[in-house]
Amino acid sequence: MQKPKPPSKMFLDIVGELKSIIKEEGIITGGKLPSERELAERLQAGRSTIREALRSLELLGLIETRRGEGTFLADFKKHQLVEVLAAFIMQQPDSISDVQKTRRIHEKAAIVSVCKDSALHTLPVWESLLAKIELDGEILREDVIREMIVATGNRLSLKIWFLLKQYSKVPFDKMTGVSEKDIVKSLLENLHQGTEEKTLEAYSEWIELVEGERGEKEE
Amino acid sequence: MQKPKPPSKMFLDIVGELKSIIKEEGIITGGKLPSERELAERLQAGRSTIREALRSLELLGLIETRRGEGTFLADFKKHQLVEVLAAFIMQQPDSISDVQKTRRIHEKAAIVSVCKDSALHTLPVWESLLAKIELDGEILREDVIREMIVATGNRLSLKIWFLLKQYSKVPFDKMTGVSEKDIVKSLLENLHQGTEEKTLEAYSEWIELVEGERGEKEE
DNA sequence: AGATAGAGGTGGTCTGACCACTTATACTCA
DNA sequence: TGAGTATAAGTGGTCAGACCACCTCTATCT
Repeated sequence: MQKPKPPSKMFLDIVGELKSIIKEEGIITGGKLPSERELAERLQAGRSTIREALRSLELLGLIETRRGEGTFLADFKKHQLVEVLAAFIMQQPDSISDVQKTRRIHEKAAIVSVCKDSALHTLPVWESLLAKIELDGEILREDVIREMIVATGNRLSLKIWFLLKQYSKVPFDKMTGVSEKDIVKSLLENLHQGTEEKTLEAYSEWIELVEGERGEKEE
Repeated sequence: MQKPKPPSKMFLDIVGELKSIIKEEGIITGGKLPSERELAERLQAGRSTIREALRSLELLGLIETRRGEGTFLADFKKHQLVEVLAAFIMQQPDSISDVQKTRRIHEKAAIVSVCKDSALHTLPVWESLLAKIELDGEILREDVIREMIVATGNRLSLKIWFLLKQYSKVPFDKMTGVSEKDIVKSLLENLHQGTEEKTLEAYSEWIELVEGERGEKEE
């Protein structure tokens, strides 16, 4: 019962193989991958198939290709996929809400984590943010959240959050009215004090405000 | 100063073109896209180039291809990109502890979510699990957690958790002693009652037990 | 009418061939 | 000798054609 070609998705196998090669050869960020022709021979596949796998990874922003030079393991900063996804996906309400919920899971967890650790909630960064709001208000919504997750030291959570943030085209730009500033100020003050309950309260208020803000013009 | 081929990323243009075609032709979820050969002719490109763009979109879970039938616009429920991203993100072993922490973030969030919704914590599945433990005890640790996340209905969180579970080589096998069974029983009972505090308490106990179990032989 | 064999369309893959570009090498000439 | 320049090799980018395996529909045969 030998099946020469059981499923169809061979290029997915290639993606897996590539992962192995990267791991085995210890290719680091910015390092060079074997050439397409070499990969084709090594993996017993045509160059087209190799390329299909590579293009996928490129769109994900995982690799970077430079003509005449080669293929390189990229840093997760370009995230080209976000644009494409945003363009394609924004019609699926189910998924969108999942993305938002999941994002908030990470945000709330960060708040709790910071509040529970006195070494974290006494960080000077909160006062610094507070001061900026008081002065010119030139501060982005995502800055506040990001700093909280950064403070937890969980880089994986930060990465996931970063991805989710970009998916959910939430208005992560500058803060709008006075009421929002007050809420964020309350959030930061309570965070600084480590009063978990009130911080989460302020966070919930904030979420409702931002969500309501965009809910009026859409749908 | 005419540049016949200014950039290199032609397949990215194809991705954009595809978006336009989908929009203009009003192709809905599950609908059929033009064949590769037709697209090649229409977009003045080789079939290989078309395929590279299509494979990218397939990896993102945006389209679905079926041999002998055609290419179809998929719904955004697969989240295939998560697997690939995770596989590569994990490549950089930030630290196992990050993975564990993040996994627990999702688990705790699920507990809270279930407890806060009476329609969720009154689900019969909790009693069912409880009964199984009482009888033969042939129940996996991950079953309990998984059911909780499933109950929340957040499929993205479930997917992420599943990935994290695989990476954090935690003993997710059968439960060990009597004490563990008691803890899980307490967890399920409180979950069923919707008593958030006590459920989280039981969860923390559980975590400590399991962590301590493996902490003796490692590090 | 039903079952069957065929043709056509589709994605999956491979091969070979160019092109454009980068890099490294070897060569030439002052 | 040294600097500059031609050349070659290697790389990704693209295309064309050819098979294969699979699905569907149709026309034919019983």
